[in-house]
Formats: sequence, structure tokens, C-alpha cells
Amino acid sequence: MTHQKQSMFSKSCEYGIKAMIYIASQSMLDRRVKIGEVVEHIDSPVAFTAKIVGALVKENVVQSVTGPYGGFYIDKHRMSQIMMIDIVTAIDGDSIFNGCGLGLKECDNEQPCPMHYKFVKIRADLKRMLNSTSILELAQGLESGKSILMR
Amino acid sequence: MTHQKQSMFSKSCEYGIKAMIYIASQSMLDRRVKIGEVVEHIDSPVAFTAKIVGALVKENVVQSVTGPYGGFYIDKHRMSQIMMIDIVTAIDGDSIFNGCGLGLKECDNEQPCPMHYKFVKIRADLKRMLNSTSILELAQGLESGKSILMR
DNA sequence: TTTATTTAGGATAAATTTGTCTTAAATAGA
DNA sequence: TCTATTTAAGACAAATTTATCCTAAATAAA
Repeated sequence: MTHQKQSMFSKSCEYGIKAMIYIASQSMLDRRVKIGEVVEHIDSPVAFTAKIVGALVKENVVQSVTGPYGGFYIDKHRMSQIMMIDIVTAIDGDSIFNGCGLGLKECDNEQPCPMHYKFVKIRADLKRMLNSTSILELAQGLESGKSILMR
Repeated sequence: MTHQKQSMFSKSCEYGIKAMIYIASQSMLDRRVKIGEVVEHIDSPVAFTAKIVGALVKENVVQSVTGPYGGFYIDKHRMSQIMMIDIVTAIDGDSIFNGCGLGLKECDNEQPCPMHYKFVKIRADLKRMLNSTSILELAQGLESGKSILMR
């Protein structure tokens, strides 16, 4: 039995986050982008990514326009209000930062799992980070060349 | 599209950790335990759990004896040396605390993903916690009634 | 109005994870 | 030696995640 591929976020969530950062970086330049352009810049499968981005349209994280000259964009004024926690919660739910580390449906100070207190700070830090990180600052890092979405 | 069930560890890893804690808690009392008893105390599917525990036998985390009066146990003297990171790494690998949060194969200070610096501390804290938490202390918490593995 | 372009959404398939069932191997005791 | 018990291990199946393909709906421009 070889080990699994468990990471912090699901593939869907990774693609969703990367897509939002790329779209935001282009919206900063007043460019609406098509899904084909998005996936070229984040190295992800197009139809699958389209579904994830579509779900984020429904969640009102990103806007879309159909037809020629259409595509996706994020309102400039909203970028500082759209937080990573919104994207992660929409795709992966809140278990990663609110759930029990050992998967107990209920786990609290009254009846904690053996790792409960070990996880309290890690989860709180993760939640705080996701809650305070805006799509704006991540898009700025990308646009300025300080960070990358693929190699 | 409803959201996923992404959590910190895979189901396999959750079961593996819980099984190790239960087995250790009984080994502290010099009791060897059968897989049927394990799953009764951690609320997990028996055959599936048996495979996971079997993999941890191969990884030398836990010992097994076949036949009547057989079962699983952990050497008392080794309990303080067996760390959560050993169990997690054996089952889920190291991506959760070593990998890039956005799934880039390479991601470092030279060419960081947009979230790289946001994750540095969270990953380090998680790794440090797993690295410093022994199966002994978790089993003691369970055995003393301070924590639970199921409701 | 027609055509071309683009997102929306459904059906389907592949891959992975989670789970079950059956048999083999080991071993203790009668 | 024979039987019963228990882990080991393989085949198989179900559920979930990841991914593809095709058609519908929207819309801009000719």
C-alpha cells in the first residue's frame, strides 16, 4: 500500500484559487479573460476548470459574460473584500479549518479527541490566514512578478 | 455543485491514527488487542482498518501476532519515540506539511506561488506539532479519560 | 436574421479513495 | 495432527473526485 496524495486543498480548490488569482490579476488591468486563457496560465484541464469557475460565479466570487468578447472578471472594487476563505469554503467546505482533525463529528473541550488541543492553534491560524488574505493582494503579487502560478 | 469533504487527513489516516492510539492505550495495560476490538472502539470498517493497521505493521509502527491469542500491540518502551509524523507520513505522505498549498511541484522563495509566504508558518507549525507529539501522550490522554475516540 | 464565439450545464468516463469478501498463512491448544 | 483463531493479502465493488465530451443558451457583430 503506497501512500496517498492528501494535501491541504482538493485539486478543485487549487484550480479554483489559481483561476481566481489569474482572473483578478487581469481584471486589475481591465482585461476580461476567457477560460482558455485562464487554463493556459494555471496549467489545469479546461472543462473541469470551467465547472469550478462556474460554481464560483454562482457564489458571486467572480462575474461572467457569455458570447463573443465574453469571459470572466472580478470587480476591481470588490477584490479587497474577496477573501481566500470565501473561495475555499465554496469549494472544499470548512472542515479543513473548523473540523476535528480525527474526523469526529463532534469534538470540543468537553469531549475532545486525543489531538484536539494540538490542533486548536493550527486551525485557528489557518482560518485567520484565509480570512485575512484577499484576492487583491495575491493578484498584485502575481501581476508584479513576485509570485507565479505555474512553471 | 456541492462542496467536497476535504479535511486535514484522509479517512485512512484518521482510522490509522485512531487505531494506533487505541492499541497503544491497551498496550500500556499489557493488553494485546484484536482488530475487531480496535474497530469497536474507533468506529471504523473492520477490513479497511485491518489493511491500514497492516501497512503500519510493515512500517514498524505497531507489532502483530497471528493466530489464537494474537492481535496488535506497541512496545511500551517505543511509545514515546513513535511520533504522529511517522503515522501521517506512512499513510498520507508529507504533502500536507511539506507541499505547496496550491499544488505546485516546485515552490520556494525563489519562485513562490502567490500563497507561499502565507503558508510557511502554518506548515511549519503543523510539522512541528506532528513531529513532537508521541503516541504515548495521546494514549495516556485516552486511557485517563481526558479524551475520546468516538461518541 | 444569421453566424460565430463564449459560458452553462448535462452525460459520461477515468482515476482514486473507501470499503467488502474470500482465501491463505501463521500459530496456539486439544 | 487437527481444529479454531487471528492476521495477511488478494480480488472485487462502491463512492467520490477528477476529467472529458457534447449540446444548449446567451450575445456580439456582420
